[in-house]
Order: sequence, then C-alpha cells, then structure tokens
Amino acid sequence: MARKYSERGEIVPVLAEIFREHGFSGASLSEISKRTGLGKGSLYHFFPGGKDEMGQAVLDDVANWFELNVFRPLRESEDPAAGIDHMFKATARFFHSGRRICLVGSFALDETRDRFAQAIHGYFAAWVVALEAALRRKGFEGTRARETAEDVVAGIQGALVFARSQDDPRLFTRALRRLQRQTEAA
Amino acid sequence: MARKYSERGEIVPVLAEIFREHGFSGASLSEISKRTGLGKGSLYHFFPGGKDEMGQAVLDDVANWFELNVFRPLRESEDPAAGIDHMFKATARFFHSGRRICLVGSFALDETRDRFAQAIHGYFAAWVVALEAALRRKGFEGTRARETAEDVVAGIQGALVFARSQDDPRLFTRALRRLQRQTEAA
DNA sequence: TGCTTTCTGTACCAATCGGTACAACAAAGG
DNA sequence: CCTTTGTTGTACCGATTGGTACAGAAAGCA
Repeated sequence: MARKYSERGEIVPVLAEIFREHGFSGASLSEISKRTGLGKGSLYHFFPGGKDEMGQAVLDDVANWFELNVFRPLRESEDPAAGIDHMFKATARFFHSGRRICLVGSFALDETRDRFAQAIHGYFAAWVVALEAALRRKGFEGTRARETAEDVVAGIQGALVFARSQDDPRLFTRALRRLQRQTEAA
Repeated sequence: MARKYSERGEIVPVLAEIFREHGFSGASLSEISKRTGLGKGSLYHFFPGGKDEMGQAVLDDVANWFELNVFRPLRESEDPAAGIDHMFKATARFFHSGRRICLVGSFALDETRDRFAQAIHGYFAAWVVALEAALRRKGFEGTRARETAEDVVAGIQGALVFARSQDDPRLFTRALRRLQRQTEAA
C-alpha cells in the first residue's frame, strides 16, 4: 500500500479534470476512484463530505488560481493595461487555448448551481469587478467600464462553449484576441 | 387510462425543460416520468430509443424553432437589418429574457457532446453562417462579417451562463442590447 | 522498539439507474 | 359488436449509484 498523495491538494486537479469531462452529476465515484487511483476509503478520508466536498474543493481551487493569476494582477498592476494583458494571457493558458472548458460555467448551467451557488456567483462577480476597476483606471468612464467587463467575461465563457461545440480551439483564441481589442479603446 | 398526449411532439417541450434543469445525464427517467405524467411504457412507446432518442428529439425541436424563427428571417428578410433585429427579438423571447438557459450549450459542455456531436455542431454553425450572411448583405466586409457573427453568437451563450451564475436575467437582456449594437456599425 | 495517527482496500448497503416484457386498457374502423 | 391499432401501468431486470464500516497496512514519533 504505497501512499499515492501526500496531501489532499494534489488530488484536486485530477478531480477538476473529471468534473470538466462529465459535469458534476455525471462524474461517478467509480470513475473518480479509477482516475485518482484512490479507493473509496481514501477518497472519503480526504473528503468526508463525499462528492459535494470534492466539488467545493475544486471550485475553491479554481477561485484561488484566478485570484492569484488574474484578479490580483488586474488590481495591483501599476499599469492597468499590463494587468489586462496579463489576464488574457493567463486565461488562454488556463483554458489550454480553448481545449479546456470552464468548470464553473458547467456547474452554473444545470441544477448543480444550487449546491454551489455562492462559489459560482462569487467567481464571475469577482472577475467582473476586478476587470471593471482596471478598465476604469485605464480611462473607461461611466457605465462603460462595467459593461465592457461584463461583455468580456461573458464573451470568454461563450467562446469556450462555441469552440467546444465546433471542436475547434482556435475559435477560442481568436475570440480572445477580439475581446482584448474591446479593452484597448480609450 | 385517459390519453395524455395526442402526439409525440407535445411531449418534447416538457422533455426540453427537464434537460435544461438537470442536464442530459442528470435527467432521470423517473423525473421524466413524473413531469410528463407518462409511465415508462408510454415513454418507450414514443421514444423506443430511450433517453438518447429523447435528447435527439429535443435538439431537433430546438433546431427547428431556430430555423423557422431565426435563421430563415436572417436569410430571407429583404432588409438584412430587419432580419437581425428579428433575430435579437426572437432570441430574447426564446430564452425567456435570460431566465432560461441554452440546452444546446449545456449539452455541449460535458461528455454529452459526443452523443449529439452533429446536432450541437450544426446548431451553432448554422446560426453563425446565417448571421454572417446577413451582416455581409448589410455591408460588413472581409473577415469582419464572420468575426462579428461569431462574437454575437458566442456572446449570447456567455451572457446566458453569466446571467444564470448571478441569478439575474437582466444581465442577459442588457448584454443582448450591446451585442445588437455591434451589428449596427456599417 | 512500540504506540499512535494517518491512510488504504474491500465488503457491503439501500436506493436508484436505464431499459424490457407484457397484459390490460382505450379509440377508431369496419 | 368485434377486431385492430395505439397507448398505458406495473412488475421486473441486472448494473451502478453515493455512501458506510472496518480491519489492517504504512508512516511518524517516542
């Protein structure tokens, strides 16, 4: 019985990938067991709350990544344009240039949303707020900062769905470029 | 034993609503049975192929609605601007002003996509093609017609996800207005 | 070395899953 | 009225679902 993981945090990315592929309700414990290489004993040791706790852990992990790699640079970068540029680069990286879908978005669509309402709401809200602030610092005035932020965040989501529907990741990267252009007009 | 439906087509909208709420894999036959008021006998009488056939029927129904109410007006309206305006109105109506999510988009996200790849691909592709043609007729030149069409279709998807994540349908209707503005510039 | 805590595999549970079989019923045509 | 065709409910199937119990192995610490 060799130990497979030294801490719970190492399992989370594997869980995330499974949830991305099958959705929350579609991800079965047997699949999770197979892919993580962990029996039910171990899984319930790390996540006593079962699937729900796994889902929450995955959402927390995503939120953390975005806070570190997207929201904070947006807020703290001296040059707001640089922060926004960083956001688009990090976003492209995170979604594997369009080959990976948004887990939070997938959770948001079906009844899974009700279980994780707060995390899902917070993720998008934080993104919009951070981007809006950066745009305002960049010179966007009145409601335009907020509107553009909403359009960009929603546009990224939509481009992910669209690219996946067409099985063509380039549709995502190209959409990203055009969304970035929307943030450049003074 | 009173007959509940005179034809299969009447069941499909009920199925669609269930799939919207739970996703494809999350929609159980018992839930379907309860909501339609139909026992398994009747369900498998109308849909011998089981859940898969129900899913396909629902997708066909959506495709049909969009062909009639969105794609055709886009193609055949003498004034392309009128066709586009019609598209936005019909879209807002179809998605209940943002209170309803996109079934095709939800199917596109998880492994459900693989079962219905063709229908999902076709839905978005047809929409983009029809809108692109209308934009071109309206004077959009070069790659701009195609790009704007992609941005608008993806933007609608994203706005639906975003509005649902915030539990605020107005985010959708407002996003629609701004997307429409993108189609107005000559 | 021993003791304790952390981790792991397996057996098991009731409930539910999608799907099948079939007999009983209703409606329509003659 | 009888037959045919279409529709319905129910009982049932094996498989899988998320979750629990628990004995025992591995690792940490004394």
